[in-house]
Formats: sequence, C-alpha cells, structure tokens
Amino acid sequence: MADPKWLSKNEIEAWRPLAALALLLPSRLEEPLQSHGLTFFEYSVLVVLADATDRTAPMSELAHLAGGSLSRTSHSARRLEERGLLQRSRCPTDGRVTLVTLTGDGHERLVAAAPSHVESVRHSIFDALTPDEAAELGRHVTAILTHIAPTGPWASEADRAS
Amino acid sequence: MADPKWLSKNEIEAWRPLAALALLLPSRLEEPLQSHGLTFFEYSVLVVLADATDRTAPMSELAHLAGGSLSRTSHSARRLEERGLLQRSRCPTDGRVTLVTLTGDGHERLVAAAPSHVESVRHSIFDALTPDEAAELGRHVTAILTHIAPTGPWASEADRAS
DNA sequence: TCGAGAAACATGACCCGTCAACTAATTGCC
DNA sequence: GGCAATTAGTTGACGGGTCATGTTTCTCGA
Repeated sequence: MADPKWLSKNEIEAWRPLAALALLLPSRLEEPLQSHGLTFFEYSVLVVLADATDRTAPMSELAHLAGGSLSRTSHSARRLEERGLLQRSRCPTDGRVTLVTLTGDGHERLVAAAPSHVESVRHSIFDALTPDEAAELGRHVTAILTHIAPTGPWASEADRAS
Repeated sequence: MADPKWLSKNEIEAWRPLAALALLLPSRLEEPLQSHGLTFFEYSVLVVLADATDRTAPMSELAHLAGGSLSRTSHSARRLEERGLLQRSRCPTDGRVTLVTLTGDGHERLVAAAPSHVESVRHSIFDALTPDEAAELGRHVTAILTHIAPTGPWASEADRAS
C-alpha cells in the first residue's frame, strides 16, 4: 500500500472509473454527431474555426486548439475540404503555412449538428451531477490537463507568456 | 443562459477540459504500453483475464469487463492469440461461447508492462491532485458512468440483481 | 420434436489516426 | 548573400475499430 510502484486502494477507486470513462466517452461523443456526418474531432475543428476571426486559422493553430496532431488535422482538413465544409489556402505572408477557412456550408453543418451534441453532453455529464459537483469535476480535470500538457489551449496567460 | 438548449457558462467551464481530456487521455494511456507491444485495450483484456478464475472468461464477459464491443474484443483476442498471449477454446457446455484463457506468456507480458503503466497513471492523474480531490473525481466520474451506462461492470450489486 | 427465433461469435470492408518519410518555405548565422 | 537548421504541412503505409453480415449453436413453444 505504501509501495509507490503500485496504486493505493483509494487511487484505484479513482482510476478505474476514469479508465472506463476514457474508453466509453469517445463513442458517446461520436454518436449524436454521426447522423450529421461528423466526427467529434471534425466537429471540434469546425467549432474552432467558427470562433476564429474571419473564420480562419493556420493549420498548426487549428490542430493545437482542436486538440489533434498536425497530421490528424491535416488529414481531417483535406477530407472536410473535399466535402466543401472548409477551404485551404496558402498564407501570403508565410508560404509554409496553410490557412484553413470555414465555408458557409461548414457553418451551416455546424449549426445543424450543435444542438444534438449539446443535448448529449448535458445528458451524459450534467444530468448525473449537481452544479457544484460539475464545477469540482471541471477544476480537477483542468488540474490534470495543466499537469500533463501545460502547453495546451487551457494554459493560463501567464504560462503562455513564457 | 437559462435556455436548456445551450450549456450554461458553468457547464461550459466544466465541459471544455473534460472534452480535452477525452481527446488527450487515450494517447497518454497508449504511450507507456507501446514499448511493450500492447494497446491500452489489449492491456485491459489481459488484466481482466488475470483477475478471472482460471484466468479464463467467455468472450462476451471479457468484452463487458474490458469495456469494449464484442466485435472489438473478438478482433483483439484473435490478434493476441496469434501472438501467443492468450488462447481461445470452445466451451464444452455451450457450443456458442468462446472461452478465452490467459497464457503464461500473456501473464508475463502483463507483469512486465504493468509498472510503467501504473507509473504513467500516477504521474498523469494523481500527481496533479490531492488524495481528497482524487476521491472526489472518482465519485463524480462514477456518477457519470452509472448514469450513461448503468449495465457496466461498475454497477452496484443491487442494479445487477434486477 | 421440430422449427423459428435468439444468442454468441467471426469475418470483411471501410474509415480514421499514427508514424515515418518527404517537400517546401523561412530563419539565422558566418 | 548563401547555406544549414528549423518550421509547417503533406503524403502513404500500416494497424485498429465499427458496422453489417454470416455462421453456428441453443432455446422455447406449439
């Protein structure tokens, strides 16, 4: 129990459900978007673009904000472009970067898919918790994120300033 | 804000990190096992078998306890059998079920891989939280699991008795 | 008892993500 | 200015998961 090589009983009781959730949550997130022809990651990409100024972002920033690798985002962006939901273009000031822009169709698709996604999130997460519990959960998860990936978009301004 | 079709500000603050974690955690779980030639799901399968009586379980029960679909588990079991880490056999009393048994090699592989996995979990999760926070997190996540998948292995005895 | 339906797996096609190259553009440095 | 190192993206091969379908075995009722 005191052996740091193993998890304590309390840690196991916290870890098991978290592992189960990590295995289950992805499918729960894909499910409501599936009927709209979107992956959760594709949905995340569209959300990031919709929030960006001019609905445009460089590929790298898009990857960073959407939480995917550059390769994954590039593949995804190519497929979304083939379906007309976004558009890629060369950055005029830096020939290396690809600018990704949300199209009108892309925005429509996002607006169409959002309600069922929100409904699913609400039903999956918040129906099971009180507001206080949800806030606690958010704080703890943020602490984990900050710890394992300090450079993520959830980083505080102070961290990013470095 | 009061519109139930959208998430409240507080809910968004809880949801965003959770979504980010759902996107990030899988890769963090795969990483330490990769050098041992195991997927996180394969690892979970081996863990379930190691805990089972006679290190054997029917395919369906294995899928249920490991948190995967039957198809996923079947594919995974076939590949693990090809690598000699487990063995499939026909159940003598019911010809439909496939019994899956952990081999000696499989157990060795599991024992070899476990420490780095545990270390990773500890570093990813528990180094960022106090014991009390970890316990809270566990309770909240369990509440979510119970709510979205009441038939899972985390269900209480009372639920399963129905 | 026998035949329809259900249960338990297996399988193959397809899609997605990763990893490892590779290309192209830019920056830095001497 | 020119060349090496860095940055940004792309691409293709490969492996794993899902979905739909097929197969075998069992159950249950008439």
